[in-house]
Amino acid sequence: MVKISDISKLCGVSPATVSKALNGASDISQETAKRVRETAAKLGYLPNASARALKLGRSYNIGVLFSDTTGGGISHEYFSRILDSVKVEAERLGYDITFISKDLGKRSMDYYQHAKYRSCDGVIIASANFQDPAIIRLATSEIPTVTLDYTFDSRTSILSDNAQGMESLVRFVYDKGHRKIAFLHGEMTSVTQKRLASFKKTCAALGLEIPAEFIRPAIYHDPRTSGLQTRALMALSIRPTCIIYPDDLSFLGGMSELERHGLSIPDDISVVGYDGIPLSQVLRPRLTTYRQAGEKMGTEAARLLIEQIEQPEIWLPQQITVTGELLPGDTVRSIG
Amino acid sequence: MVKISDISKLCGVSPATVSKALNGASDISQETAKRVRETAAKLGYLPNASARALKLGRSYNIGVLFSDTTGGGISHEYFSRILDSVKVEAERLGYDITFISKDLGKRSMDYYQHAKYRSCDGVIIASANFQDPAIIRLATSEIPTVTLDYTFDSRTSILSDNAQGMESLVRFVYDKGHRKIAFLHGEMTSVTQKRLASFKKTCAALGLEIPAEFIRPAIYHDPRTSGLQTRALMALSIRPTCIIYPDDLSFLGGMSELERHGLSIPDDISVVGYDGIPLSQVLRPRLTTYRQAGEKMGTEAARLLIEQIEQPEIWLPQQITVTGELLPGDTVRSIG
DNA sequence: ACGCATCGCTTAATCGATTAAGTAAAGTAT
DNA sequence: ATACTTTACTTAATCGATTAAGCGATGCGT
Repeated sequence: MVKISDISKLCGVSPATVSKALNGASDISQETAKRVRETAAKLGYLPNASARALKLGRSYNIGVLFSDTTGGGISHEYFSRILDSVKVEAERLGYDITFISKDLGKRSMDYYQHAKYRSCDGVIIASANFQDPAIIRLATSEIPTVTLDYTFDSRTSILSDNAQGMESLVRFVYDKGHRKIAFLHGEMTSVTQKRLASFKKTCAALGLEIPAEFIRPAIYHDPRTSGLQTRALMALSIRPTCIIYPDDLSFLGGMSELERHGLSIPDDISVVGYDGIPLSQVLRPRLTTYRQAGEKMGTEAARLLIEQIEQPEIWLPQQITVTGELLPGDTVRSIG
Repeated sequence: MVKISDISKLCGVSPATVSKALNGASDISQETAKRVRETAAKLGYLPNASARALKLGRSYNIGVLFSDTTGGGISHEYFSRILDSVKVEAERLGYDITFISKDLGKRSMDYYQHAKYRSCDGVIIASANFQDPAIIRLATSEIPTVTLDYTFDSRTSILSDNAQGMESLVRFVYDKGHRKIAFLHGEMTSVTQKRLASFKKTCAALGLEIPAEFIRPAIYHDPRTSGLQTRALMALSIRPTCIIYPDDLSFLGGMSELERHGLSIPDDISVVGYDGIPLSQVLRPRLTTYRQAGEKMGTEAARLLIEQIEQPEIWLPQQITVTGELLPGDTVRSIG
């Protein structure tokens, strides 16, 4: 690899001059700077990232954390969209991304240590158990962090607008005439709490009394559980006319269960998903769902993290709420 | 951060001794080594990856390349499964992974330069246009590489067994009595060529004459195009009794088109997918498809790449073919 | 013409870890 | 007792880039 000293020899100046010329320092003459730049380009010079990181204490590398425990958060469409947009935006701003995990080979370390080890300039925490002490340690450390869908004190976070999303779904369904609305919710994370609170609040605002047995726990992205809960709903003496699923994939579990009962969507029962994965719009009937703006969240996360890294003096913690959009689909029937 | 010199002071030895003790050099006494290790553990010492990389010329970091051009290869389930398993295996062996792309911020570079810049010890090329000169440069450079679903001369590659996959699907369909089998194929990559060749060969071996208009081009993961081609198939005077789609998602585009024609699956027409994404097994009827063993491919890719990095002297290029499994599903009807 | 600032460059230290070469002390052989 | 090994360290150079400090040479003001 070409290094600074190669350029310096060819140009007849010291390595220091080359470094300064390439970094646009002020005490280098126009001509020298030009000559150095041209020589560097001719030789195909690229700085050695490790040497820079060592000297500067800055790696131009940001960590991305997808918790191991959720088992491949990456493969969920929502998260892969986030990851992809984080990657694009980070690269646009000159940063690479590296995955942060617990344990690296024989070395056992926590997330904080891993980030330090790789001298990450910052970390985006995308999908994690925010109660995990290792996550808390990282998010309360001196390393700049941005969390997605969760807020730590005095930290920047990007939030999908779960309250608005749920409210718009409930209102959409209500406007179609539905009054008996069931809600299968995911595990009790902060996201779920927001959706559940918004569900209850919106129903109350609309004057709906939702029986307790219409609100049932399921598991995100688990069609089996939502299938079971769908069956439970169908066994009630008073059935809901519309079911809100925790997410689009869970709906699919429910769908097969509904078919088994000989119910067709939306004629016999209306359904609503959450996430707006591409698939949901390819299915017939198109699923009524709320599309979270994953790309925008990823882009914002990367942008704000890098802003914090590069201008710590003007940085202030922010909570950005990103609004998605309701995809009307065809799975909610107009009734009564 | 704790560094070697901190430990050396506490232990009353030189930094060199500490380094050697931690790396298990032979010229360190048992007691000193123990004392050093204990002090290191107590202080929570972690080596500085940049300093190590600079000195050793090894970064314990491998690049993963998902071509930008395909537009978020990451978000396809098959690739995210590969990525996830690469990550897991690489971490198990003590390596981090970083995404490799063209252009980083203002610096414009090709993949090879990017990998050099980050001093990646090796690169896994997962989803890319293998005709791209930048990809070819990387794959023919001195950097160890492993490619997925494509083979470069004298290089290691991991191949999904497309021939076997297609053959098993055709035979499965044939055994159910189908003789008029249509095949929508994806863009003409080497993968597609293998599937197409296998399709033709298997049909020939079974004595089937497939009319040219039964073999039609579509686009991977694009339900719209497969919908159009499905319509074209339905407009033929002699219709196929079974359609093999380029992938599971494309099938969904076909599905809605078939429904529009009032055809139900599998009673009126049989269909087959490819990939075996989880969704395909949640749908009712369950899709008959071929599940590519993405996890195994990713694991093998990481393992072989790291083997090549760590033991270049015993390394020989290999082409590993990973076989998936046919998921019988319920979308192929027994006929005749 | 003398002092002083400015410009443009070089020198040398530094980031943290590794390792070849060197060395002091103890052990072994003759 | 002398010469040679072996053991267990230390010294110092090195990886490549950055940057504070230094230093001649020129320009400027009075």
